[in-house]
Amino acid sequence: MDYRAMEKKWEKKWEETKLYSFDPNQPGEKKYVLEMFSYPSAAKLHIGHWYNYGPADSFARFKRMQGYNVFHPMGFDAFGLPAENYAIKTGIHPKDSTYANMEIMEEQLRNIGGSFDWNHTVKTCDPGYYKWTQWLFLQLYKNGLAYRKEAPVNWCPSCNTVLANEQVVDGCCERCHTAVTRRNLTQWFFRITQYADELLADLPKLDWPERIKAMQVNWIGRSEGAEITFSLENGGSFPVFTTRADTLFGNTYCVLAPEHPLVDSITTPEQKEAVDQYREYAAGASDIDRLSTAREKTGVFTGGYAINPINGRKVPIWIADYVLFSYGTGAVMAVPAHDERDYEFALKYDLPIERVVEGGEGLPYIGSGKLINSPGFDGMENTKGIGAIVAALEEKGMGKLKVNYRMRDWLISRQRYWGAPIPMIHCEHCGVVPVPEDQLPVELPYDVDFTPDGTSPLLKNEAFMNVTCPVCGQPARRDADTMDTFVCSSWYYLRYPDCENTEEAFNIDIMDKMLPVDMYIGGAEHACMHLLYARFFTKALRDMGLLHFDEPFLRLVNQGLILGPDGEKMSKSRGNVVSPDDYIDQYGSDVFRMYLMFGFSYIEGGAWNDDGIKAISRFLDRVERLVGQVCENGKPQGGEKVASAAEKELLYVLANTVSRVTDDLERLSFNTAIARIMELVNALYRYREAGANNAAILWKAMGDLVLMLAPFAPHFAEEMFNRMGGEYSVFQQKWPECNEADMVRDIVNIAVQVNGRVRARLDVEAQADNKAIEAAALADEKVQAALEGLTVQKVIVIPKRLVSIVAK
RNA sequence: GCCGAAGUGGUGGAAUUGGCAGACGCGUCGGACUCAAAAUCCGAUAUGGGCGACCAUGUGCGGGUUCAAGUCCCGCCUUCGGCACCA
Repeated sequence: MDYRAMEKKWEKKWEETKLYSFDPNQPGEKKYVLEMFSYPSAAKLHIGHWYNYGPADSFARFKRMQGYNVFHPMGFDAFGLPAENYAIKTGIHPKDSTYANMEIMEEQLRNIGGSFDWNHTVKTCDPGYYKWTQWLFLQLYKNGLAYRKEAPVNWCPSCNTVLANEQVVDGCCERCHTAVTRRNLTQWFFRITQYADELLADLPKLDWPERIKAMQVNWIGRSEGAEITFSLENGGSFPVFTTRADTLFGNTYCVLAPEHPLVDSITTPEQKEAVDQYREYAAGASDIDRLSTAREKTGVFTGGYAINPINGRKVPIWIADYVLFSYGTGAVMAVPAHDERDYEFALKYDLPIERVVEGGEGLPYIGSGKLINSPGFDGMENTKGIGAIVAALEEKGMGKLKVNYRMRDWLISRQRYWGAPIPMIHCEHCGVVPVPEDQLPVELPYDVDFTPDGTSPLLKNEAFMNVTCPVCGQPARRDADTMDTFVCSSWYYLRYPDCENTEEAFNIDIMDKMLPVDMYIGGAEHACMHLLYARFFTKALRDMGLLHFDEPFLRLVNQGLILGPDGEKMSKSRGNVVSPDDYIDQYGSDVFRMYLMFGFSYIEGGAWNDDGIKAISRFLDRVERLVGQVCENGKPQGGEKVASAAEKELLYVLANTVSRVTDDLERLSFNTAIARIMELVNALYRYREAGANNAAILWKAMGDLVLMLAPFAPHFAEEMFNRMGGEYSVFQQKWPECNEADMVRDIVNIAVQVNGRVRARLDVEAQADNKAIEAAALADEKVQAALEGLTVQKVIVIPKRLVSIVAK
């Protein structure tokens, strides 16, 4: 068969008949099956796309055939750096290349055989979409969840933009791997930390991979401790955060982050030069240096002193870059006896070390024990000491229990061109003013010089920048930055069902009907970015009354990664990239998809190897031959009866196959589902080989076979269904049901073990009760031989499987 | 260092709640068809021993629980992924 021609034929027919267009009023429970949308950085789909979208599409088709009203949309995450970098290199405008890529990709996605409804799609770079991204920004702003502040931020000198914390990997830009530096800039942030607790608390509710949940827990980094106020000698005070308030008596010095605003005022004239030098040094260090645990701790004394609130002791204040300004309060109380970092620092700079917890062999000791050298608290278990000491401080207003998070607010400004403009206006008189909603979208101008120079490209477009202030009417300037593309992707799943809406981002009634997403499939690399941001958006929008649910994605599955043949991640530089195209030309897209689903465990992935691809091709050929045979033999006349053992056996295999394939698809175990179908085909061959030819049974089995094949090889199944005289389309057929009665064999083979070792096999009637089975087992010759000289202690019968005899 | 996942034949990978380990493929070997090859069809294939029905050993390593452990418990080893000076 000419697979390519056959596939094209059905793709055309599906298109013409709008087979996949979604109608919310169709019967059947709604099922929102979603794959992470694709980024159109290149026109061609790579194996990773196929591996994500092919199997996910099979799942959607399966659910559709089961009678669900499946909503299965696809779109494009179209803004972003690669298109812009490509433009800088080639001179082709990001808009032109992106739209051209999307067109080709859409065609290729049809080619996969994807059952996507292209009437429900989004392109995040369409003004009709980003108008609402901007609108959502304004809603966050109005609700105090978007704010601007100056802060030291991650700067990628190669991409010429700031990055969110989540986009910095090992101190490098996650995109280009350039070492990230820090800059003090005024930027927009989303207050995701306000939802830290809920983002953490709701995780157990989700049917997500444990791995991803663990990563989010880790990332959110909830830490229970206390905030304790240290006053300064000459007035003023500063809070520190600590998880070890119990060790407060062992505090011998304090450390501020070099960026801490208090540093200037507490530094004495004698120390000023050293402090200034150190701050310069700290600012110059890249994150890579600064974050390294192996790095030796450094710092300088400021000359200032703080008062320990529990005992009034005067302790020196140092600055050191092992204290991070962005975590906690940017200041710590150092207890060198009970903290490794403080200990190392104290040794180096010869600061006093005082033990206040008993236990351990040497110092530092971080374990638990009784408090000592802590007047008023001595002898108390240190775990209780935390509460007691904080309570004592609380009376004086010098301390309280506090929860801190590792997660920071989400920095969303980007000094790049190809993104959604931030809908804000800067007015000399009125300050920062939101663009009125009726003036949205703030359109991204086409004609912009986006050669990177460290400033926002939009800054150079005067026509864009100059506006009148919506409050006072005087000349003002637009915000020149664009939003992180993760903002665009934080809400696209809400837009799909209502993507034509020009009045609102999404209609709440439609949301009530269609959301949340029932099944979300995509790569694990988004664990702490997209998946966290989308959850934050959902919760924030819910609190604004725009949604009625708490979580966007009820079930999440991460497909594995297909590696190069060498077992390494595919990359151009390694030269181990495998392109799907040649395989598809040779075998067709069904075979390719099905091989991906058969040759790997979906969750695991693995190194590419095409040994098995011929097997799938051969398998479909076998099915085609069978279809030819049964068609030739003619349809059943009626009146055929199940008589022979071969017929019963075939029905048994069929019933089991239906049952297993259904279960396997439910849990996305595609490889075993396909193996099951292969077994059915083997059974059909055996049946034919034996000369049997009961048309009723053959047509029943073949009919179910084609239906079960439909999710995996949609074009092929449509063709076979058609050849067998089925009325278009196979996807409007009902998923086969398992005939329970056929699943029982008349005779069951049971293993008999004596003391854990199989000694005999027994053919037993399926209906036989335990006692009969037990008696038969004990009467067996081989069992009796094995029991010679032993006394039977216990007999355990597991019906239809095993008899276990214990004897001494 | 902390958190998470995994380790099964020559090979990709199977094994619902502990219940006949290695399904289904690939590869290899043998057979049928053929003048021959390809394609197709049938059969064998964990390891060691035996002509054989069979026996013994086997799921990273060492212990344990159980009639029964790839699966559960304790202690390790290795690989991969994530976090990492977070006070």
